[in-house]
Amino acid sequence: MAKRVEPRGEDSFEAGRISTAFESLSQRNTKPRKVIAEKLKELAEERKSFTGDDLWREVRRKGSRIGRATVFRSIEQLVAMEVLDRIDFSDGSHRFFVCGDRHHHHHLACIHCHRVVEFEYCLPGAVITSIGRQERFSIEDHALTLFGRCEDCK
Amino acid sequence: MAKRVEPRGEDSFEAGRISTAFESLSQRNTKPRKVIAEKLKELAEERKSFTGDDLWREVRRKGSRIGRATVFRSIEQLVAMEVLDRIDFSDGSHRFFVCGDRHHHHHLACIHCHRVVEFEYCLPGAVITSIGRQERFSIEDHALTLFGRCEDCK
DNA sequence: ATGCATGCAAACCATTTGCATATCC
DNA sequence: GGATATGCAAATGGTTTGCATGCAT
Repeated sequence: MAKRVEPRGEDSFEAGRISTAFESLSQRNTKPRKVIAEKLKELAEERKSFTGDDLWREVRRKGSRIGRATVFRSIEQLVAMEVLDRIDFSDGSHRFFVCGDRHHHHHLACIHCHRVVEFEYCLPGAVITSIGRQERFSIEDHALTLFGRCEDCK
Repeated sequence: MAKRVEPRGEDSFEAGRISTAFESLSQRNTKPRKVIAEKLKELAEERKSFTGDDLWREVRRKGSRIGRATVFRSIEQLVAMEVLDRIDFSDGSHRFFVCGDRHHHHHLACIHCHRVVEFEYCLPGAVITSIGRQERFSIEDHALTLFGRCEDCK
């Protein structure tokens, strides 16, 4: 399993964003948060998604005596801030990943290595309103995810 | 919360399908399965989605001494047979519902009462292959769900 | 010093599993 | 009668909570 890294830009596309997110969470810049932010930067560059437990384990391996709760609490906050996004797989499992794109987008996930990439395409607005009208729903949100195999996993 | 029923056809669109599904599961036509099938028919007509526990409770209320495991085992089997489908909400919860449409389709769910309806629209094949090619993924599946409020819950 | 953030362990919740027993054909 | 399905209760897995303590500001 080649762990080929595909950096998203010259200097890791999200370099500042994650720590900035943590900063804006509060005025406290703690050691656990630094460690988590660092690990997330790595994962972002690899485009790897992870479970809460994955992240905890990885961060633990880095030495820190960080608790599970801290990791889960961080994830929750970062998801709320839209720094992390969550993807649901059809087998019922779900994972998180660093979401680089500030504007509306959807995801394409590798069912084998769990790499996640973003794409711009979205349903035509006319389609959405039309479906809503037909079913007499007011549409407020939507989710679109493609599943497949990435280059390395084909 | 008006529980207005919108039957999907003259004689409950899925009348036969659920029991047929159970029949084809095996040669055993047991009492618990009959009770579950009956409850599912009701839920199908109301287009209501439910959690595993919901279904267990409902079926229990009907008198039977049915166990949780039996209900969950039935759900698992019916999902595998595509009689039930599963929908993931953005808050991380998920529910099941009787899926009436045999051919490819997607779902529109009410975020308030959890009613689920199906619609035919799907992404143009060209779009899917184009995204796949661009990201170098081979696309195998996709999920599209719209969220909103149904007529009664607006 | 003050209070937010943390670690730990226990609690939680939905679901799954093991197993002896009941039930269908 | 024999296999399959069931009920129960215990186990599980992933996540959350309570709380005393630690650490950043």
